[in-house]
Amino acid sequence: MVILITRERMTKELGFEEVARSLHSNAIHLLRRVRTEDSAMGIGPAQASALSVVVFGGPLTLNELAGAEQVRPPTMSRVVEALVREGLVRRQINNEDRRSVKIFATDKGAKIMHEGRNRREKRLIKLLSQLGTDEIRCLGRAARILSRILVTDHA
Amino acid sequence: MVILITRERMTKELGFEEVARSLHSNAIHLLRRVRTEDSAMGIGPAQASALSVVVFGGPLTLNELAGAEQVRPPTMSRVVEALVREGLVRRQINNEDRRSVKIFATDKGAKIMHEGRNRREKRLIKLLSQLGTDEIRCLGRAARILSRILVTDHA
DNA sequence: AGCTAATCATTAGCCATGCTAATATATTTA
DNA sequence: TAAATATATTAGCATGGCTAATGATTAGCT
Repeated sequence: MVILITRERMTKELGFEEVARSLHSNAIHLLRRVRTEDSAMGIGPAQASALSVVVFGGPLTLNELAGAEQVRPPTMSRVVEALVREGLVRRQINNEDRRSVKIFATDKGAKIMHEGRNRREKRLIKLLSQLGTDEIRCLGRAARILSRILVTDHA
Repeated sequence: MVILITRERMTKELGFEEVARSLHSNAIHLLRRVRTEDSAMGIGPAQASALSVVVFGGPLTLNELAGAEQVRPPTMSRVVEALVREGLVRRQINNEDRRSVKIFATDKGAKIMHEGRNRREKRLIKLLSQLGTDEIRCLGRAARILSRILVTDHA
């Protein structure tokens, strides 16, 4: 087969395409799996994701939060509005720059996020528990590699 | 630190959590990256994803398509409606069961989907091209492992 | 100092996409 | 044949993306 004959020479070029396609597909399916657990928190996905950043990433301004979630400020403003209404975060004017607001998680917000994260992770952990130590190590390394290039490049 | 002291003994348990968390985060960020290319097709993400299934997965009924995309039939009905309006798919009554409709990709739909997939993959490939052969191999193996455990749809 | 420009957040209003409930039509089953 | 079931659509609601415009504050320039 062509693939076998040329694999060595083309590992880089062809491997990229195949890996890219596969990663994309895997990302879609993985998120579908955990989405169920998000909705069990009683809030939408955008709220869940933003709350996660606030809870685990400390207080930050609206612009920073929008940047972290890769959405525009007006979008995040509305998401935060909903979270405030539900008592999961609170806004506080930033006294170092009174144009901006710092967003803090409330105890309630932190609580449901930790529970949600646990449920989500349990779901994934159950999936991963089919694997051997060696395979887990491989996934762990892959995850670190992905983190590195996904965090850096912001094209 | 506790982690260092117990790492060896707890590789399996702790590794799972860490890997699960990291994979989840990576999946989110990876999809955000490629979403840009979807919108370059001039259609939304749900339309892009549905069109992809129709183009690469042959003609299928609305219910089948909704199932493949994990959304409810009314949601998919509206997505298809939009795709029809834009001339990317066509509906045709299924003569073997006249309650149902088969959805076919048009030439235009197939064309923009192939182009879109190329753009999407180029985006990922560009990201991956920062990596060494060894790292690509690792991601490739990880992708295969994930595919294996994600395909079996045990909700 | 004071005026202008830039920045941060919000509001308003658009569109896409998720859902459930209700409906029309066709098929299956009792 | 009549009733039940299945397929798709329509209607209506909520969430979450965007741009444009506004208000408030800060930074910068002369």
